[in-house]
Amino acid sequence: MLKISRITDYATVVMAYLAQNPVDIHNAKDITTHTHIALPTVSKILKLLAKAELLISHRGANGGYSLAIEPKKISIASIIKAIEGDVGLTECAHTDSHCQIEASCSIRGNWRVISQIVLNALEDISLLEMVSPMSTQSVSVDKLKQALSEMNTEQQGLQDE
Amino acid sequence: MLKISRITDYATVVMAYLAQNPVDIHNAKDITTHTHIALPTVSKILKLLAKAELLISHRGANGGYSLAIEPKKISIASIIKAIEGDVGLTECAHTDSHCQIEASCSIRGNWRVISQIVLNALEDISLLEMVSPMSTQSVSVDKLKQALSEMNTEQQGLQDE
DNA sequence: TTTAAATAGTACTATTGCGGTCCTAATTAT
DNA sequence: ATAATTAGGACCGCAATAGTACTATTTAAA
Repeated sequence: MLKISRITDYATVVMAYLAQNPVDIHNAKDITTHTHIALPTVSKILKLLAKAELLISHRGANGGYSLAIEPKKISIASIIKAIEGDVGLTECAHTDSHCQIEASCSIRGNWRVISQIVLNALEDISLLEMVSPMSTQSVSVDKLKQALSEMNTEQQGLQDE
Repeated sequence: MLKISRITDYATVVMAYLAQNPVDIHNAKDITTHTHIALPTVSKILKLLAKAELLISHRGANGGYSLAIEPKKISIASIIKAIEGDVGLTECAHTDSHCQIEASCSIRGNWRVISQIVLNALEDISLLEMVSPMSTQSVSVDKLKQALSEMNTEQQGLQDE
């Protein structure tokens, strides 16, 4: 477990397909044919992606969807967020919801930090890298290192709350 | 979303509590009192953690559970694994199960890499760090960098499959 | 030796979430 | 006008999960 939802998984497949022709407009039927994901499901996913402004929708006849920005600038994290909303490993990591054990729970803040770390890893992977066979070198260690140190600074403030 | 399960979340709370007195034996009732997690749930969690050899169980009167190894050597990843089994972000990332779109899915391998990255981040955080107020410096960038480069080597082989 | 206090193991239920489908508008090219 | 699309919901059924309960086993202590 620790899974992303199936729909999110499919969303990355759809995005990957669109990224192959970043300029073209594809309608839902076309995408179904090429990805082998059921039409209603594809349709649902496309709506969510459009709402999150990762795709531009073209209504009416000859309509369809096209990428809103270049594949290089679309992170895996942004796709996950588009489908699943805000990401946090635990309930309290991303909302102010109060779980029952809250009072005695000493590790809230830490889960937030961990969620951030995971999220940063995901922010750091672009759709472009996802389409091309990913030799792990493309996940630049330097980029990750930088992202992490940036996060440290941010979190410093967070701890002070 | 992208959540660990509630039980897993609780498991970290339980482990964190035990880590406060790494030598002592605590029974389920005691842990319930201090964590405010329902007794049957605590009991269930403890059994799973013991099965995964993160805890040692002491049966009979005056029995209970104690940490099997020192908090420093227990990773968050190991706790998650104890409760949820093998971790992978997508279905195909950790099993050989065949999803319907497999044939046209070009991104299988990449999800595996990403899962690895997330897992590494989680392996790198110890229970000890979880108990102490976590300033993100404690998540050593160097350690992460090293873990990542080790992973690169492993994955190199994986890609060749 | 008996009793009480624990864990081990397993089975069960209820509920929530999610995947997936479908229907009715609104929009737009031809 | 018409046909092809997306927009936006509503809806259902299954599966996974949380949480509970029950019985057997083990062990300390009276």
